[in-house]
Amino acid sequence: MSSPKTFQGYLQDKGLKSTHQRDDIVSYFLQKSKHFTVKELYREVQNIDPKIGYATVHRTLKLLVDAGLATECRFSGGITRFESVKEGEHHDHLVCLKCGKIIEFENDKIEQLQIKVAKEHNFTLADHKCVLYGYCSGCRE
Amino acid sequence: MSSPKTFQGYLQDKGLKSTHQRDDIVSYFLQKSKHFTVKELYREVQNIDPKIGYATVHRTLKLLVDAGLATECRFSGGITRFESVKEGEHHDHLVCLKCGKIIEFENDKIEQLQIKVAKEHNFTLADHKCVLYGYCSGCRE
DNA sequence: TTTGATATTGATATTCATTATCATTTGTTA
DNA sequence: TAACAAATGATAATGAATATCAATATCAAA
Repeated sequence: MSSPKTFQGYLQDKGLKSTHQRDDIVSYFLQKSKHFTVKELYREVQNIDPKIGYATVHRTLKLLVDAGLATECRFSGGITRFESVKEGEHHDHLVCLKCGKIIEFENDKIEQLQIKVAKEHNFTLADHKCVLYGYCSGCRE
Repeated sequence: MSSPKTFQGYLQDKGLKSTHQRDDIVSYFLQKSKHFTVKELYREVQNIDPKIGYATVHRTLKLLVDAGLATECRFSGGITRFESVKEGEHHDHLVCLKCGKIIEFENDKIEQLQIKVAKEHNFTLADHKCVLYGYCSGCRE
């Protein structure tokens, strides 16, 4: 819930331990800027250390979310994807319904309007997700 | 995928059959304007006809989506909710993270900006979902 | 260092929503 | 009404997310 800058800082704040599994998973995840499913990250991390278990990958991703270093995205099909978050940054997504391509976009005007809408309904805004579904130039019929 | 005005019309267009189960489920669903999970609708429809099965409720909701008379919403927790759609109308949602209250809102400016964003990225927009998470006036700490 | 309390790991089991299967029943058309 | 195709409902299968638990690793304090 807090937002320290590093995963190590988060572990310390929470009294959690630093392990080589966590280090491997986190550094690989943060280095690649991809929208990982647990399974995808698990498979790729296997190349670094084949002994790392699926559950550990899943748990570590949850820790990253709690640390404010990742967010969960559910675009369609009920599969959760995790993406890394840069300090103070927010973006939304365009998703191609055919090829699955994911494009990130930022739009301050939309953000401002969302804040306004929340205010009008007497809501304290905590988070917001905006997903546009469509067809990319390559997949258009 | 097409958008006829009635469920009966949809069934005819698709060569599907009209059954009393479908009638019961659809008329109950459309009459209540709620964000139903399959389980919730199943339980409530049991009061009308206890013989209706879970699978039929699920299948009928999927038909309603295909008919353009309902949409699926996934707010959090991986549970799919279905809500009825009025002709030519679109709205987005404000969700309270504490009590789960769901408020619908419409904002043309946001819609217009979304269309613009899609165009800028050379996307043909098919659908869009915007969810604001926060705390309603009653749940604010 | 070594110890000991405590957290973590990894294999596996469990949960739960969604979807598929299939024998039986029902609706529709000729 | 008969014949065929589709729908139903019970149940099984699927698959992602989470829980369990014995074995192991981490880290602060002695």
